[in-house]
Amino acid sequence: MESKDAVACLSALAHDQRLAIFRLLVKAGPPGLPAGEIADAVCATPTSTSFHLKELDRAGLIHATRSGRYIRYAVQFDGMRQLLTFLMEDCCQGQPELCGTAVKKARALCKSGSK
Amino acid sequence: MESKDAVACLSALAHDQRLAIFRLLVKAGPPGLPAGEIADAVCATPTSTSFHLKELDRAGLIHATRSGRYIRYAVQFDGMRQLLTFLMEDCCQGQPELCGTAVKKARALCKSGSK
DNA sequence: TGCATAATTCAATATTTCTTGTAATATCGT
DNA sequence: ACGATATTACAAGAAATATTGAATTATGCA
Repeated sequence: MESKDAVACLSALAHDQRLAIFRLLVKAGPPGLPAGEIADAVCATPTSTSFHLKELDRAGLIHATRSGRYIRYAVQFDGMRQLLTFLMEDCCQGQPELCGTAVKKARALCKSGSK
Repeated sequence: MESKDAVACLSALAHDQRLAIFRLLVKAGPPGLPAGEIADAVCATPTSTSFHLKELDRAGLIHATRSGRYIRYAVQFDGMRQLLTFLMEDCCQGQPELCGTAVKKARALCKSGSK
């Protein structure tokens, strides 16, 4: 991942409503959710939700698939993985001991599967 | 960390020059670098660099300390740790198997202490 | 004190991003 | 084919961010 891709991802996540959408989709998992349900969940208009979904999609953090009349959105885990890896790379560069806590903690969270 | 704090961090990092500054400071480690050197390194004017440094500072990702005539900036590792933890929380929520790869990979990078 | 250096603050402009409402497209059920 | 639903696309105005240059503050040194 290059700097400009990372900036695109970070910009996409750097918005209250989009971060909420993203977290919602992470919780929803692979099957994702239709745009309408997402709009309801974050209390936003269809137009505005559609705009934000497109932003997240452009950044490669989510993807859309049509299912009948609905368009379902789901997290693109690979995009997120790349972003985290990019940030971790920076974090650890040269002095792993400094970020050790962060990574260990994150890993613990992951294993327990909850917050 | 709350959503608004995460948005502040993500916004701060979501800018080419600021991301470059941040990475530079991560490499520089705890002693950090004076604002002037940072400006030179990213080829930016003092004014613009100062503006961006303030943004990163406000988000809690770096901090400033005066050292004589110079003002040194260094990464605030705790701020970064909180952001990563916040993102990981989301990532793992309910289905640890999905982000396992990301975390394992990040950890490997960390252990080897290189890119 | 007075001058030079390091960095910030301020104010105006330019640029980007967000929001809102309206119109358009696609699909389903009858 | 027609009407209803789900969603996106477009356009205009509003709001937030970024850039620039000039002025200001703080420090060190002679």
